[in-house]
Amino acid sequence: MREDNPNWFLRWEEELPSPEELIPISQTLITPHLALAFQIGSPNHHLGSKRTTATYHHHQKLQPSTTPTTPTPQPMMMNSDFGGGDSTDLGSGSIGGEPARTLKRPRLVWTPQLHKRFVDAVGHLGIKNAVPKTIMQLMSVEGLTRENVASHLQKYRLYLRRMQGNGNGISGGHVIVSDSATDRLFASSPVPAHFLNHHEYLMPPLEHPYIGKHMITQQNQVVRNLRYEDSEHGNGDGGRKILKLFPAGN
DNA sequence: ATCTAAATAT
DNA sequence: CATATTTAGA
Repeated sequence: MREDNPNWFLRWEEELPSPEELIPISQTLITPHLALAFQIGSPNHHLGSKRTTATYHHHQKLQPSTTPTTPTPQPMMMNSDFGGGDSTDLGSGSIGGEPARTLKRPRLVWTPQLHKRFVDAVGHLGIKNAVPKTIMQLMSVEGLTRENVASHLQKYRLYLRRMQGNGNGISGGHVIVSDSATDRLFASSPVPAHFLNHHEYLMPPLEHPYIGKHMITQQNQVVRNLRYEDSEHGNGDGGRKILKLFPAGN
């Protein structure tokens, strides 16, 4: 069953914790692999950026409740050996001694579930609150970083712009403009209303909207290799950017 | 500080 | 090549 149920967000409203309650992010019983979760120091602490790809502490506190019915989706990392009951050594980092300070965080995979949570968070925050940090906090997914969310938000906005720019026909029409795996992932969750209502928010204020890697013209022609090209306007502001289109065969 | 867009990396 | 991460500008 899909979540085209008009009440899908009402359910979420009940489940989600009040904003005051979801400040502390941490979780225990996350087993060694999920111990990669770090970077979850107290929000008020202003330490030097521990964002370096090193020094992973395994802070393990327990996040009280906040997951009544919906299990908090664990971020799926690649290259990690889940499922195996064996105590897989975390890479080569011996936990007892010095943390291998050259550990790199595994690549995050945005599963449909994780994306759904992302969209739900965005849906509940206003358009002005839907920023990476806030989204991340609302999602309250262990191990998820602000950078992860920012990156995903970037892609998501591009997706929305693309949809908006082409007046795609999800509603009845058969004007499919894109069919990538990402688009299907994004299409799997309904788009929050604020993004649909505030078209101008998503679009760049000046010049042509950024289309992406390809677009379909009004003549229904596929145009690829879209590029920005600097062009001086002679006077006034020197060097505005305009969008130039290069047809596929060129 | 942190959001966003662009540049790298996987 | 697509997708995620990292860097740079605002």
